[in-house]
Amino acid sequence: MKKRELDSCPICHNLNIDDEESFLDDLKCAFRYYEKNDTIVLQGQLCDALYVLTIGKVRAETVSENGAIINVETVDAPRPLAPAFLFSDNNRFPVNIIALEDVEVIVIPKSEIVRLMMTNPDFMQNYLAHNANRTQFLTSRLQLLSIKTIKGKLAHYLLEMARNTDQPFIVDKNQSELAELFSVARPSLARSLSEMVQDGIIQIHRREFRILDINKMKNLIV
Amino acid sequence: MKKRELDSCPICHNLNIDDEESFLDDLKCAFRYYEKNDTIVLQGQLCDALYVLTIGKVRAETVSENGAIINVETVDAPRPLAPAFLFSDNNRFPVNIIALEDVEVIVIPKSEIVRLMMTNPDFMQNYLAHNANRTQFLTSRLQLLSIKTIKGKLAHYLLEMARNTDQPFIVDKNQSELAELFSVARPSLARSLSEMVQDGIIQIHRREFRILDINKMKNLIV
DNA sequence: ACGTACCTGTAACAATTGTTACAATCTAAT
DNA sequence: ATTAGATTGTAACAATTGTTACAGGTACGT
Repeated sequence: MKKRELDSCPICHNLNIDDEESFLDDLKCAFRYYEKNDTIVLQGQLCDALYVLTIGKVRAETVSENGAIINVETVDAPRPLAPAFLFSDNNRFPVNIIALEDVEVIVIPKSEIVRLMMTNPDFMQNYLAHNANRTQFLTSRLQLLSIKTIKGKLAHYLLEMARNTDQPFIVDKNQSELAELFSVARPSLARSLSEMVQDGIIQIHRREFRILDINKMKNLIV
Repeated sequence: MKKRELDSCPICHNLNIDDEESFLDDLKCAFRYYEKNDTIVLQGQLCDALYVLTIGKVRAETVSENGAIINVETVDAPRPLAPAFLFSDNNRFPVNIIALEDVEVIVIPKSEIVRLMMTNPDFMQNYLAHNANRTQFLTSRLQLLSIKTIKGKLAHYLLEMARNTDQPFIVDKNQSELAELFSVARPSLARSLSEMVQDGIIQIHRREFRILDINKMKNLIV
């Protein structure tokens, strides 16, 4: 593994220099290469090694029991794939992972990961931090989805983006992306937005938003 | 810390006996006791130590910006409280934690946790496994909530409970609890259930369910 | 057996969201 | 500048879900 790749990986960056040589020397790992549309991991497959996506882009999809694709997520290198599942009691991949372009994956056996953690505190904390951040992401996503109305979701989302100021701010998603994030239909989202504008709660110009009435906004979150 | 408490804690059980003495001897930790309705942790509070709930029961609640309580979860001892957030970049508690009865909490500084992990592989793997299981739980919860229709959620849930058999099975939640899990209103859930019965997809007698048409069931999950 | 509290079934109506379709506007490449 | 493609606004109507209310069923303690 080259140093460049090492540094760019979220669980391998900022490691103590002294450790880095021994870190690299003995690491047992396999390099795998895939082409577009290759299947890298099959849903349900045993997960006994860490898959680190170092080059390229993949799609992670959940397939329901009748074959319909429920959930899709695109993952860009560099990132570990499903690092939490390596240590879970039910250690099987929850998704299919498919190459969207030419891809390099480094496969590191679980035993090696454990060894690295035991010998390198920085690596261990990186790993923990990465999983922790993932948990936080999932928690906030769950909180968003458990708000029942579209306006409630918008209020929650926009208040976070605005950070308690009444200054205008730019939202980095278009309506379609927002609708997907909220798991609602795009025209419904547009309707809710225009109703909030009519009610004098917000102002919108393209992707620039401004909160006019913070209290009404907060009351939308039930 | 007594051995009994140690064993019952999900991140401390099954530790190597040899290590156990040294594990206990040097552990710097504080015991804290709370009465009913005491606040143990305030949302937003810095999280630089692991809080292990060893005795009692607590409520974890998310409070929205207008003061309304959005999300509630009850946690029984023994369990660590928000163990993932100890290592996250934004290491603040995401919830208020309030004692529901007399409670004992052991507070272990982050540095101690790191030391334990570095010296005790079993402890480290327990910790990782616990966080991983939590991630899995959140992932499946998220998957459930992102299904848009009540019947779809029911199908997903019931198919998992039935485990691909056509044998009757008991659901361990009543309709109100199911409705809360799905984040829908109870009468709406009842209506969906009775429509599924009318359509010959399932049979219900109290909490005993039976799947009559697996294919129709699977097609409900979009 | 009786009453109480809880759970379930159901109905009428309101509110919200989805669907589909199309026009208007913006963006970026030629 | 022009055009193709993406994004946004909007409308009519369908479908789903929420709300409220009440009746009947069940479990449980007295």
